[in-house]
Amino acid sequence: MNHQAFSELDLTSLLSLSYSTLIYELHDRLSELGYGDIRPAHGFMFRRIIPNGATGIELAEHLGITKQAVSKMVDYLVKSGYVKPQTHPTDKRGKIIVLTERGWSVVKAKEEILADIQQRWIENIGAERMQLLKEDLTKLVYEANEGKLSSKVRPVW
Amino acid sequence: MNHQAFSELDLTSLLSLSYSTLIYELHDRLSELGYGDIRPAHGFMFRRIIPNGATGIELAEHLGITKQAVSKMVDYLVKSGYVKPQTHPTDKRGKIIVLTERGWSVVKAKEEILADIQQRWIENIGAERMQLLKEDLTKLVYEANEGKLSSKVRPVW
DNA sequence: CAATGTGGTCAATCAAGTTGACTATTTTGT
DNA sequence: ACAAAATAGTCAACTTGATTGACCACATTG
Repeated sequence: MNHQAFSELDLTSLLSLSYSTLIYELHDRLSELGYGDIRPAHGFMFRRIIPNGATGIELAEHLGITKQAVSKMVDYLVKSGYVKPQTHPTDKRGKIIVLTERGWSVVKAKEEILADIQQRWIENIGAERMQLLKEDLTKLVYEANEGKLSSKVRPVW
Repeated sequence: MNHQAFSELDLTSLLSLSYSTLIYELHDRLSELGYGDIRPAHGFMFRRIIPNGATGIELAEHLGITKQAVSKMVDYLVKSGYVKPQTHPTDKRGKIIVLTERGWSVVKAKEEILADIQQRWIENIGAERMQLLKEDLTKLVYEANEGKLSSKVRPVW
């Protein structure tokens, strides 16, 4: 696999590969730190639970998946010790999902690893180009999802 | 969902969202053209089958999945009329997967749609910035996968 | 030409999602 | 005030795209 081979990749492949490359290294390193039971799909759920917890419905909307799917994911994360349910203060039907101490520790580890990878990327392409890259991607995502983000556009770590 | 909300997204989220945004529009439009039975996972398989066909093992290596998974995908694509098996010229065990006419037509449709989306993106951020974006992503993907691309780094359309 | 390797299939399982039916509460309209 | 409708969540069965393990037929190699 040489550099030339990559030059032929179109934008879709580039986005896909850069994303999966990042995710793969992240989860590899999380595994080494003892967080092997966290999978990519769990990441954006954590982002919504921080900082004050969230209900199942809120998580479902945020992730663009059904509440049943959220329910299963939450079950798994409770069993693995990353989150715990709290009784809802005003609604007896509802429950609020919050991070446990282990949950917070994996979020912290994730942030450190991502900062590290991003630093390596900056050393590779330069800080200015990295800034441009982020700006452009932000613009593209924003324009493409004008007023209707969420459903089906399901980000993961 | 306002622009400010996106500004807080980290690189991982940006890559994930720009990718899924692209894929989602692509498959939406393929559906409208009558290719609703093609799913994102099939895309990179087509890229390897073009132009001269490929064996199951070659596809498995290219996609970084097992030969059993390839076998199932091929079954589905044969049933849907996008590819067909040809007998291997020298190895009686093997078979070569090639595109049918319908296979070629969906590949062509895919390319037109992607070109169209990319054109819109260029109008949005400018041709120079698009060039930089591609260069930088190419660089990042290349550096990160130095000599070990493929397994687990599984690109799709 | 026997032993080993390789291309492919079958079957069972898993992960992450879906739809549909249901219960228990809460909110709303008259 | 209270019946009707909406909402939060669960249970169960199914789907898609993957996995592992066992196996068969053919190819390659000492």
